[in-house]
Amino acid sequence: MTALDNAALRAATGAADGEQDRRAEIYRSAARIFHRKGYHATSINDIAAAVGLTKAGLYYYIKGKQDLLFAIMGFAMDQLDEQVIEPARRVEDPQTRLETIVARHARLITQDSSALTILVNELEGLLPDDRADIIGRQRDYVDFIADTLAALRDEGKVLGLDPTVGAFSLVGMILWISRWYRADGRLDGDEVVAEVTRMAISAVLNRGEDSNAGNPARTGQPAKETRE
Amino acid sequence: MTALDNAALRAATGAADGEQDRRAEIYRSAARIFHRKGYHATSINDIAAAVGLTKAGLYYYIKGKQDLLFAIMGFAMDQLDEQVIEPARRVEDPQTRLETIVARHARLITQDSSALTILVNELEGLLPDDRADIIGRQRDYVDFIADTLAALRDEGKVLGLDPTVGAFSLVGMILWISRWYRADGRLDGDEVVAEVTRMAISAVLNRGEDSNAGNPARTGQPAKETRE
DNA sequence: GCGAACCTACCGGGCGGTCGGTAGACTACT
DNA sequence: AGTAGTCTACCGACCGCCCGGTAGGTTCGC
Repeated sequence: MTALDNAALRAATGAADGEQDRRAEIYRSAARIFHRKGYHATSINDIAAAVGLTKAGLYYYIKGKQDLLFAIMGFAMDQLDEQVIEPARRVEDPQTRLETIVARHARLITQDSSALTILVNELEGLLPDDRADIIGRQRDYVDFIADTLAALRDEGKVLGLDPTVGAFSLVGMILWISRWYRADGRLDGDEVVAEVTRMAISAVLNRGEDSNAGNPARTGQPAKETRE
Repeated sequence: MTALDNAALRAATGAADGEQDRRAEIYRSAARIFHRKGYHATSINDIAAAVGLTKAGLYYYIKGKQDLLFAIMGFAMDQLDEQVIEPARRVEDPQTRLETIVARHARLITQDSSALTILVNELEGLLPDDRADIIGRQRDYVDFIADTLAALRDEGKVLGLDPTVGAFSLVGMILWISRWYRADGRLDGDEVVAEVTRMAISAVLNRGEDSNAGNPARTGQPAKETRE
């Protein structure tokens, strides 16, 4: 069901199901092109050519352009659920949970931003029902962050910040990474993730005094200093 | 020259130049529609109908779809220059300057996000030369913020934060406002601007009091300045 | 010989853009 | 005062192109 899966799947299953592979490759290619040019500016022919098919050949695998978009967005939301929300849900301390959310989400984007970015930029390309589905899942995510901020407030670690504004602002900061981060640029992904995470925590916490104001406990991933 | 100007202009000049008015109305309508549906999903007919013209009639005022987009983006950049960058440039204290930038930019977005948002979302719709122009001006803006952060670092008010990452993150936070803020929603614009500004400042400043107070250990991480 | 995996050829339609007008206000000459 | 010319602000009809999508094969491994 979750498309765009790893190509190692074929090796594992002994090429039993090449179709799923091909479909995954198509979704991955489409995600990359949608990301680069935008959904409406991308033609079915562009995608077909990118995977070495004709348009008609491509239609053997997909139902239509909008379904393709929805499939990619669904995959992206699955990714967010599995790699950000679920792991974070298992973290009890709100501050550590927030660090986990930001760091994992940011990392996902530095690793491959295509699907995650399409998820937020191409919503109007969907059919109304599909859009409602995706928007609902996105709202759940923002609520999850807002709830975490509310928990921090109850601990006295954050004062006077509206959890909703806080949640949206953090999300904006994270999503924006895909617009400026380049894997071949000056900063490496782990540094960026670490910096953004620190900024995010610092943005919502009280300044100075309170409980463990010192050194935020670093998130799950060891991150940093993979180079030099 | 700067189109999209106030309609009061006609009253002032005694209807001397109705053409500029009409053109301004067209740009404003187009900006709103591009903002809502996206550039590629908007047809020239959509815009023509919105201003009560036929497509051919509209072409009396515009040179083409791409020129229209470029004009709107140019106007948005002018707005940013005049209402954010110039006022902030006159502020000497870096922290106050940063507050000015964030607050003014955020306010611009809560007041009317159309043009400003198109500015960042529809860049690939432009001709290469026009795109280079706009991207250059955007880069100048980010550099301006980054320089302000660097000045704060020199004052010891911010430690170990890469100015570029900091600048981009703040910009992301601000721009994202247009995606979730609704003028008729629970929060009013001024509250949102104030909250976001506080978050932004808190995100980049040291926790605790001054220069070396915080935790030099982990926050240090001078991130291997490959430039400079 | 049969189905999976692809192709060529085509369709209706909407797109950005253009062309040849023309109603009407305003000017110019007689 | 009449009328011919001119210019602004538009419109209906049209153009060529490319889009998403489809019908009806053909190839090829089993």
